[in-house]
Amino acid sequence: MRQSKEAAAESRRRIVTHAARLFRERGIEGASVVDLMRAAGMTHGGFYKHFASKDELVAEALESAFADIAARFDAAAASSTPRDAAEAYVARYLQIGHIEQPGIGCPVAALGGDVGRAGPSAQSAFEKGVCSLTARLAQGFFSDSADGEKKALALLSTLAGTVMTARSVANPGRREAILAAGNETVRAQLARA
Amino acid sequence: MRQSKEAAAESRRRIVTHAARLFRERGIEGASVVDLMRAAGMTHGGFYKHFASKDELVAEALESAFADIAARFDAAAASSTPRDAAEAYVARYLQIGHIEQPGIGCPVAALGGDVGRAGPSAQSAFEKGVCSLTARLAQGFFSDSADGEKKALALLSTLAGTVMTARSVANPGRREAILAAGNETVRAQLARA
DNA sequence: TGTACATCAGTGAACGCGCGTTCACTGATGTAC
DNA sequence: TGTACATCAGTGAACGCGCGTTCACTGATGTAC
Repeated sequence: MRQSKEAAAESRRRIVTHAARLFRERGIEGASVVDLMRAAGMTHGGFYKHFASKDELVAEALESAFADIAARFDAAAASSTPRDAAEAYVARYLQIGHIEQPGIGCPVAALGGDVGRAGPSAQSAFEKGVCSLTARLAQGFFSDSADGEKKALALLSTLAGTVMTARSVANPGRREAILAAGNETVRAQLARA
Repeated sequence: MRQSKEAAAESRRRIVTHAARLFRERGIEGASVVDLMRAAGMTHGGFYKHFASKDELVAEALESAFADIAARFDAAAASSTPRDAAEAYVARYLQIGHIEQPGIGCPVAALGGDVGRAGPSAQSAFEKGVCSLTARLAQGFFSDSADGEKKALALLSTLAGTVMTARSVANPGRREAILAAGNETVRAQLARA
């Protein structure tokens, strides 16, 4: 049965949102079209009414994941300062909750490895997202530095590496040790600003 | 046709070695049993004469990848000093060649994300490998520090995060920027030692 | 040392299954008169 | 404003394909006498 334009657009948005979460939870190849459509409350046949291929959705879901982060970042910056927003972002990044909930966490930590082996459309969307994130970190922490973007890239690499490594081990104590160790590195990176 | 014990053992070793490379190049799910056996110069049917399942090979291939690194590390330490071996390891880690050749590079950077979603046998093997690597980094850089293991965990997280992030973007200039930025973080981490 | 036989590494066809994608169909929505 | 018809979002069966795994078979290796 045909849906109204509004309902169809809402369906599309729902697919992208759930894909952004499931890809981060299960990996790009670990979340199938059937899974994604079921999560969005539909059957798989309708998928190609909205997207030309799974690849197209992957790119859009990555954009959506980074856009969510940027929006929350900007909202926090607007209600306090860019610096406070960046501080809060980093503080949340290195908490155990982020390790345990990849679906609503950083796409770099969750999917950086996958995207390194993915197609050009996914890599392109990902690269834009990395830039949008580092731009905000640079503005928050290194706005008076000539190479603020570079420092922000280093900060993001440290953050993502810490969370990815913590997730790769099962032992809770070692996870905490990796998070604590990463936190010290990050503090030093910020102190140099 | 039956193979001699030595030939069979050699076949097994060949499968593990090629798996250790292909998993790092294509991801754990991206390298199929057919691919792995073909790379080892055999047909897929013989796989289960050597391994109970693909999972079993995954764990063994991860062990092998980390064992290779440990062996090269120890050889370098023996012919110079643990410190020089660790310095050389880090210097190689952050070169563009490492980005371009994941198959012979660090398993943490290549497969950390995959292992975070993998089964317990893979995670267990991976965790042992991470410990063997951080133990060597700690001995090389932080042998006089009480929390040398922690500092080494932070160092490994930074290294792996830098290489993973660099691989996730396609633009060569940005790759170099990420590597250069990561190098500065690492230098600061080592200077604090 | 030579012979007869059991073992088993490796082959290649076959298995069920889930994947991404296609397609005929349904029926409410949107449009033209 | 009411009616007839085209559109198209969503359904569910079906497609070919590659996956991990199984199995009957082959024939050289290893073993027992």
